Amino acid sequence: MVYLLYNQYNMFTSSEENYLKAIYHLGLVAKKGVSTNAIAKKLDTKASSVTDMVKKLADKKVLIYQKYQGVNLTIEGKKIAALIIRKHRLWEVFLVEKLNFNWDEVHDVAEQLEHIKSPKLIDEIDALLGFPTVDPHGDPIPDKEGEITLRKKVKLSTLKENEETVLLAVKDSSDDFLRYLNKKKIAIGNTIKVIHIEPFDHSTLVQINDVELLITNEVAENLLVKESNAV
Amino acid sequence: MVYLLYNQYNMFTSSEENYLKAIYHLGLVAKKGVSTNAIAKKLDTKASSVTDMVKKLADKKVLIYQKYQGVNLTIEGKKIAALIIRKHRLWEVFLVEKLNFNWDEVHDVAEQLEHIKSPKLIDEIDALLGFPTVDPHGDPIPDKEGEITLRKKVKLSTLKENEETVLLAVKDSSDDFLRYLNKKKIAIGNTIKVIHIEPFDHSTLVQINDVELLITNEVAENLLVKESNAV
DNA sequence: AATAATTTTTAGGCTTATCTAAAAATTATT
DNA sequence: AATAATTTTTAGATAAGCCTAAAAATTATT
Repeated sequence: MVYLLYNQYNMFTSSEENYLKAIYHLGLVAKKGVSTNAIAKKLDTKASSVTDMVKKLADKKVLIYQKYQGVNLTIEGKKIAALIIRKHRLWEVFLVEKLNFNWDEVHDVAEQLEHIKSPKLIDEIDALLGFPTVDPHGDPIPDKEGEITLRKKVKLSTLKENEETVLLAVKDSSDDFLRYLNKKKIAIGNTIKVIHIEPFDHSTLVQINDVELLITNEVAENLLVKESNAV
Repeated sequence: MVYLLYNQYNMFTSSEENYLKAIYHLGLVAKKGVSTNAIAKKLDTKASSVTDMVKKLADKKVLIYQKYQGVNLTIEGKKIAALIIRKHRLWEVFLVEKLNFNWDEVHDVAEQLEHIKSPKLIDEIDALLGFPTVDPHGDPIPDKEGEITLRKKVKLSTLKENEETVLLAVKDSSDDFLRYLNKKKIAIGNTIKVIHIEPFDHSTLVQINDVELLITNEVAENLLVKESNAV
């Protein structure tokens, strides 16, 4: 394969890429355009800075911007954002699988690595890892065209007693939560069976990796699992 | 091991790091201070830009600058530069050994990766590679303290007939030369025996990997090998 | 619907890293 | 040693990405 030519997606600065990524994430849950303030909050910057950048990105045809109406990524913009997320998530898998990082340590480094420009590099990392489809948090990895295959996920708290499932992802990715999961040896892909749900506080006794464990409802709310699998 | 604290070496921009690296390389062969023009040429920038940056780096105590007298790195500056070079060379080994890059493809990517800030990342890459001491071009990899162990190297052209040696490094790292070596299947670590030297043009018949090969004197001038090993 | 609160934009500045053009210092040449 | 050539520095500009403060537009509340 030949990688001599830089493609059209290589002409964005790290800052521009961070905006695209933020807008992409916000756009997934927004009903209308993504607001200036929402972007500012996500990127920990000022609304006025966002307005500036958003105008620049509109000039580059990666998003549609109308004063006071928020922004929407174009098809092009969505693809570029998805490919940055692809790189981020592949690097996360690499750090955990090959370099002994814990999944609560990967984010800051992946945040830097995602901006490295080299199609061959990320393709080879992908191959080295065996073409993974989810990152260490269970989030899907977009393919080379930027397409994401979504798996139906439900909160563990929606399951009933005796149902068995597989942990697909976590809702909350805070360091505190990830460290809790580490300590309890809970990882993506683990089989989870609901043994008993306490009606009073909805605390739940589960079996994970053949070990029984009592988790609070708050934890059960943040574990995303494969849709029911009654036994 | 704990990596929570950022150390004193994390406070340089990519641009500053590039200057330090360039000055370090130029300083190895300079008798006096490294000149503004030499730095400008190496970094493909203007002398006036160099003056600006050099003042800033002097303020940060990583080099000594006196108007019109060129610059010299401080102990501190040398260490920082060596650690950037360490990262660059470890990434090069990684790209070649783990990601199927050819040694003429690694430079641009390593140039980006060397600026990633994460002590754990580079330590783990180092371990994954088995703590290599030389990069794919045979250049030594500084240790974690920035110390370089130099091996005595001589040009292949200085050997006499029947002498046997090992290829340690290449003098010229141009794409053309590296591709020539690739094509001829010549790599760092290969055993080389001088079979015959033609007195007229100093072209040399050598045996590399049990294959006889005729190389020009220009090639022999650019292959750096272990000091004589008469047979 | 008018006013208040909030959001967003504009206007003007700042910093980093670059540039050009001109001035100053050093080095080379006659 | 004086002059010419080269190198280096200074002065002033520019672009990217950010900021504050004030103005304008939108949204919420009475």
